[in-house]
Amino acid sequence: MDDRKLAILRAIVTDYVSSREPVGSRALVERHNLQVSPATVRNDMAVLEEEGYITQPHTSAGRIPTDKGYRLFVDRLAQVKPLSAAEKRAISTFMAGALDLDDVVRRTVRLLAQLTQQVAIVQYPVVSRATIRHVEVVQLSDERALVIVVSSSGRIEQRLIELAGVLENELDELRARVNAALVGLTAAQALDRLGGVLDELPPALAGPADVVVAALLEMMAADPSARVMVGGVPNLTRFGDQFETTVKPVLEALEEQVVLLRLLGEASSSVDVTVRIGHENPYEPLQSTSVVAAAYGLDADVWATLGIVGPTRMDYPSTMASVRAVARYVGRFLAEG
Amino acid sequence: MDDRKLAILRAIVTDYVSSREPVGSRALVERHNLQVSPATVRNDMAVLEEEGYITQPHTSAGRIPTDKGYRLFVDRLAQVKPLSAAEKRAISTFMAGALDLDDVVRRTVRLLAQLTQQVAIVQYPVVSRATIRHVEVVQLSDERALVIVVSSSGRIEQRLIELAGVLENELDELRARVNAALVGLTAAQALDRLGGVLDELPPALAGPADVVVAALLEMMAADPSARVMVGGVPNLTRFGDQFETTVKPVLEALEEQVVLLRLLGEASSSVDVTVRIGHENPYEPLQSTSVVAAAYGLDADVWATLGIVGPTRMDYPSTMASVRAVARYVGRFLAEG
DNA sequence: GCTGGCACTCGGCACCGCTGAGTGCCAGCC
DNA sequence: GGCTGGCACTCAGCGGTGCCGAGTGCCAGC
Repeated sequence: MDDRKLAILRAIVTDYVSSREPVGSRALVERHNLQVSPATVRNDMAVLEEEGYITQPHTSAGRIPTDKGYRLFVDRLAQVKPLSAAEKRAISTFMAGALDLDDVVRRTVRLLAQLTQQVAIVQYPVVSRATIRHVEVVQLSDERALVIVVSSSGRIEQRLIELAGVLENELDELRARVNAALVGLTAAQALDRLGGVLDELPPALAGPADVVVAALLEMMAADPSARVMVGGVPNLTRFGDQFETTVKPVLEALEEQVVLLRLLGEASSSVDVTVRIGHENPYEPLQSTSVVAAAYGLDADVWATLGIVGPTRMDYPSTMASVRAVARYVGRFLAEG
Repeated sequence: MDDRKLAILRAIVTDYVSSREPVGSRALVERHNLQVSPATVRNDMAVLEEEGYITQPHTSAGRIPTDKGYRLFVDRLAQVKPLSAAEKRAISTFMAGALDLDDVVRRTVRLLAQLTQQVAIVQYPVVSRATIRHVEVVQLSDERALVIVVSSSGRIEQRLIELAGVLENELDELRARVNAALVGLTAAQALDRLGGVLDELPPALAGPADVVVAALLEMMAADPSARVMVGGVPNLTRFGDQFETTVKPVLEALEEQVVLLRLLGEASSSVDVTVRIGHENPYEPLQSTSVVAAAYGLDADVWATLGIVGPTRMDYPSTMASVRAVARYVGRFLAEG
């Protein structure tokens, strides 16, 4: 692939992203000093089109990038755009004063949506090495109780259970024993250990313990990061006109936690920013969108993933820079507190 | 106001809601057997227009209801539509198997959105008579701890605090004292009591206790119902075309918890369903929408509010029926468990 | 007070032709 | 061989025109 053709492709992508209109050969040579005539550019464009990087919406219109074109742009042509001072400031002031884990996630979503002007998705963080700090069983009414697990990362899991006719002191003992057995373990270790706890209990406690342990097993087995928060939905306006065809499927996808988790999940393996463009996306209704995601955490210890969803026609360099910056900052923020 | 004119207004509203198109005099006499000629209907329509109940988008078009017209319809003309058997079944199966309070709210939002085909908003329930069941302080790292309050309604409040250099047994004592002082009290009572707790503590605990009590004060004072969950956003497609002008402001409003709380809050005084139509709405960007809301709870004990937002052109009778039914059901469900 | 008849209005639609942006191709030049 | 200017061609978009039909207001008559 010719240097000049690459330069032309880059110019087409940047122009189209900023103008939202197909770009023609003349506009191209005028706005970027390509040092060749429009005719030459046309020849190159014909080749680029043949190879599938750009396409014409209709004859007598300029060219727009295809998904393949954006892919090449992202992989080889995009120049890293450093964040502006204002953006850096925004990041640090935005997160200051977070009240709890929920609040951190909420602020992160807002921040990301504001920086990128896209729809932001943030997965709740989970520290796989986090250990259980405390297990609490609270009787709410004659029939119901609440099992609560607090982990060293500050995460709280709760589960409502049916628990009838248990004496106060029995509950105290059960609580003490469960705590003694589980505190300091990771979720995975606790999962192994829980069976043993049941065997060691005095028979009087067997009934209630069964229920409590069953709830704990469920809680330990459930992936605690299997939740996401979404924000910046009004930014979907950037998709332009076709509401019914383009925006509706996106809105529907955004309500499906499972879909969003899969979307982010695929990015979480890589430490750096991952970009999925249009059809590269495994989820069909989102194939007219691009997803930019990044894992966050401290060094090799990945906690979760965050990212944005937007039109394929987006400013990849700055979006990628923002996502990367927010991911890094949140990782550090959560580590330091 | 004439009986026939009322019948005509009712016919206009129902036809317009189902067809989305201005309705003319001829269509009116054909579809509803009004026993008069189109000319007569036209005369009545002219009067209705003069009085502000209906309007013409342009000359030579049919009439559409104004906000005032919808208001009259809702107040005097709407016949209560009983829920279908399928809808009733949906309500009870939807809620079965809820795991915790969050899950109840999540399911309620889904249910409401599905039944009404509108955007659903549900405020987290709060039982003012709920009492504190347990207070927990968990040290997460050398510098940070988590204060957790569990209430008898199953609600959990958490707060991250800075807490350095506290010994394990000091924390145990602090925890015990706080629990002894607060368990069994309502949030309001706890607020009064907290000052006293501080005074009774041994001086060694004063430092950490200050921080913990400050967090508790904040948590007790904060309105725990000041959170809402939103769902069914894809139903905004029902607004029809004008995306930029109509849908965007709604999307923006939906991200503002404060706005939503105010929106629901105004309905919470009344026990029955409240309807705000178009300009009746205090929040300007939502003045092209209608809000149908209802408080939920057990009898006189109101816990919170839920409702839907949709275009003024909505099927009020069935929407109101659905909102009322869901509110009643959720109230009972939460009471019984 | 209701009704049929009639003139009037006007949005929507199809049709038309023009314009201009943009292309592909080709012959000629460096 | 690659670049360039020139030229014919295509076609979306736009404004203008004319027609159709839905719907209205008004009026005279029952």
